[in-house]
Amino acid sequence: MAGKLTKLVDIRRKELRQAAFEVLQREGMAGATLEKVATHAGASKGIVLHYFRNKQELFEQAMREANANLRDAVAERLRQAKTPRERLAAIIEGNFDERFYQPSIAHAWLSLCGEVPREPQLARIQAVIHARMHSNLLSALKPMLSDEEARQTAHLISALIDGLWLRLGLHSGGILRDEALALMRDFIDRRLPAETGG
Amino acid sequence: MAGKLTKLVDIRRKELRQAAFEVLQREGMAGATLEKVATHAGASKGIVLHYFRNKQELFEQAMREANANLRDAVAERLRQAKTPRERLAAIIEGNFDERFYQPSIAHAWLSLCGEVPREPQLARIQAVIHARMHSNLLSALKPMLSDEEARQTAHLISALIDGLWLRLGLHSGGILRDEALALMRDFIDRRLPAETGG
DNA sequence: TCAAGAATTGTCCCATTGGTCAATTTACAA
DNA sequence: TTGTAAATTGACCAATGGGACAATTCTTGA
Repeated sequence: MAGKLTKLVDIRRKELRQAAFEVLQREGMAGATLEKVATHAGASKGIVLHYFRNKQELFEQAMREANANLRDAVAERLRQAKTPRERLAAIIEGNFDERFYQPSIAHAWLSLCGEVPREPQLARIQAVIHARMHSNLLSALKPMLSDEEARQTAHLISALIDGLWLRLGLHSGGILRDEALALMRDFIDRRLPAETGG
Repeated sequence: MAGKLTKLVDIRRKELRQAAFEVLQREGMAGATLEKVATHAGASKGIVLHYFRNKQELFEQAMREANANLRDAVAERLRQAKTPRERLAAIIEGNFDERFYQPSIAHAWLSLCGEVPREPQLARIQAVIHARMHSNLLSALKPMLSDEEARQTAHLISALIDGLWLRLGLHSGGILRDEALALMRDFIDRRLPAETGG
């Protein structure tokens, strides 16, 4: 860490975002009251509204943070990837990182998604997430496929990832990480040109 | 129609399920109050609780009905399908039936999904939906692929369908029917053995 | 040591909502 | 026509939750 110590404001905000997201996992958006978030964070309700303008803003930021985790999981792997194929694998494996690809997190994510149509802020975040995913995929696929094929494949992959996350949230005890990854690899292997030995 | 006229109870119940689902499209689960449902159906709140034990039961049945529509859309097409390939097309096209594959319906569906982790009744309905989908897909794929390949392909297809529906709900102005179907066809063509001319 | 600002708490208020119930209206069979 | 059961309404209740705010405690720099 270079420079200043972390300001208390930032600490509290982070704690509360985290608490909000964890309550969301258990209770869903409707059940995630400010009171519960405060209690879960070990504080009083007043504190929550001291650090966040209102409930909306709190959960908006909780969503931002949760997404940032996934984004970093991808970025981390992407940094070590050399070939397009490796970049593709990085994107996919990042999206199924074992730290995050878990039912409870999928529950929270699902609750957030349910609000997207009526909360422009959440919609914007979603749009950013999808745009980044698409752009990442395209940059990995372009060297391997024609433009049109790359575009289609990118759409298929991201829909597939979303679909598998959705099922993780819905069908408790359904498809878990290993099987999801196996499905993704299976899909990709059939879509990419044969690998040239090295 | 053979036999009795439709009982008033059944008419009202249907009207209210329908109204509930339509309010759900606009307002989401939290915003879909009994009052709004009643008003939308042109009745008073009391009526709703006269025909349904409580809010839970109302929306549970609304979900059942909405799903039945999609199920019928598939069944209808399935009835006219002769070959396995046609059966597969029937399943897919049914799931993107233009009457139902629409953003507002996807919104409602998404709201319901957000509640699934905390409402066993909804979870059961989801489980049935998925089971039927999987079974339909398997019966179409088994004649064309090995058991293991059929299983994987079925999982991929259903995840893909879910993912595309999810995006329809989230990303307003995103992938619409035609493109979704094109993606699905593209996916399938690459996975099935070449079609024997006829 | 002390003043000033930040952090934190607990209380209060108002709107909303699911659900109950008695009263009223409507439909229908005898 | 009339009496009974069903349909429908509207008033009411208790609980809840988001948010405002004044009061209190804690930090910190001079």
